[in-house]
Amino acid sequence: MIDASRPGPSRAAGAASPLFLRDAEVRRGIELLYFGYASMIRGADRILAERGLGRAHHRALYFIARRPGLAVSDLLRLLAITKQSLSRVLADLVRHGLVESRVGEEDRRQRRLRLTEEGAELEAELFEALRERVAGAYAQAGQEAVSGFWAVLTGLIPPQDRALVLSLDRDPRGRRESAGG
Amino acid sequence: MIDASRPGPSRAAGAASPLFLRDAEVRRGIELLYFGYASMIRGADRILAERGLGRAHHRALYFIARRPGLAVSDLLRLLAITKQSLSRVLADLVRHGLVESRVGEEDRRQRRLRLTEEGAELEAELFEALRERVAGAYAQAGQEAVSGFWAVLTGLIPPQDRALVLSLDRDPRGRRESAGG
DNA sequence: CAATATAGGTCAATATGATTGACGCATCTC
DNA sequence: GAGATGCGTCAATCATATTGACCTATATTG
Repeated sequence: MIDASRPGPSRAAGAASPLFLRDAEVRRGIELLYFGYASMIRGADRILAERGLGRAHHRALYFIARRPGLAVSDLLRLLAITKQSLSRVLADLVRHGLVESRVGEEDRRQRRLRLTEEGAELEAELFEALRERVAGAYAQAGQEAVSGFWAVLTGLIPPQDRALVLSLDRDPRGRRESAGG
Repeated sequence: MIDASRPGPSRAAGAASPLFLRDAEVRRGIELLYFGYASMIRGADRILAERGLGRAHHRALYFIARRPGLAVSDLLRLLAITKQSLSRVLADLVRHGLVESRVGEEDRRQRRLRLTEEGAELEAELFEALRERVAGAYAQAGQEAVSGFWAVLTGLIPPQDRALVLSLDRDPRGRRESAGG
């Protein structure tokens, strides 16, 4: 009977692969990722519930805060959901006065999204809930561990998607919204 | 106006906190965790969709594979969902012939869960999809990075939940189901 | 200018995964 | 026997997502 510690298909049991590639280590990674992610966002969930919002709203708020002035299509790419799903979420956020959309100056088909002052306040509160946990874990684990943490996670993202994720880190003031224009 | 690179509330801008605790580093962690987790499970989602199953079914299968013979209440604790939600998922899995539940030998109120042969095959296929990605990321990042990855994620989990997660690693053959009995 | 492509919004119908709170039954423990 | 526990189930509801078609406004290209 197959059990959880079986060798994977197409791999011999005690083969040459390093210790940290064995099933037990892989399962450990899967589980820590699952529970770690869930733990990280638990606090934010509580804040959202008070306002009648959900995780979908949080994700949109987060990325709009991160890249002010981004277009709807950018957000669709980041969230990897359908237009219809996003559309409801954005409508909620606009109705709550947390997000506003302006016609793009260069391309008037686009709707550039940004947080209102109230939206920025909520996003800050949500971010603070995540920051507490993440900064705590960083401090506990140490800087070198953090580098390893980033390295493994980056490796999990397929190369063709990596640029999109890493691009969030560049140009953090969303200069594009006012640059050339 | 508040933007994404603002200093957090109650912290001075260029204060003494180490570089890796700044907002930029925290945001990087949040984003890598989000996209890394999503990337990891994407492959499994495809396999599940072929069978008309969803992520909820996968999570249940995973933990049943990991701790064969676990009770419904154990699974509830791990998944942190309500009895009603789990009950539908488990009913689906039993109906598909992937999971079977037997009355507990020691405590006949319990239902001990285990995978059928077909369930074990599906779980192995799903695990393989995750394993590929995780082992690839481990290999790319190196053993030391993997330790850091674990350390940070462990730190994200609140101490009172940590034991539960780490307990998955012990007694991996699910000995309890046949030991003493 | 005409044709086509793109950005975005919206329609209707549907699926999945989750919730709350109550209730019943079998079984275990005291 | 009383009470606690493990489990299953009821009904109603919510949040998040899907597909595919269709529309408008605007941009691009021949």
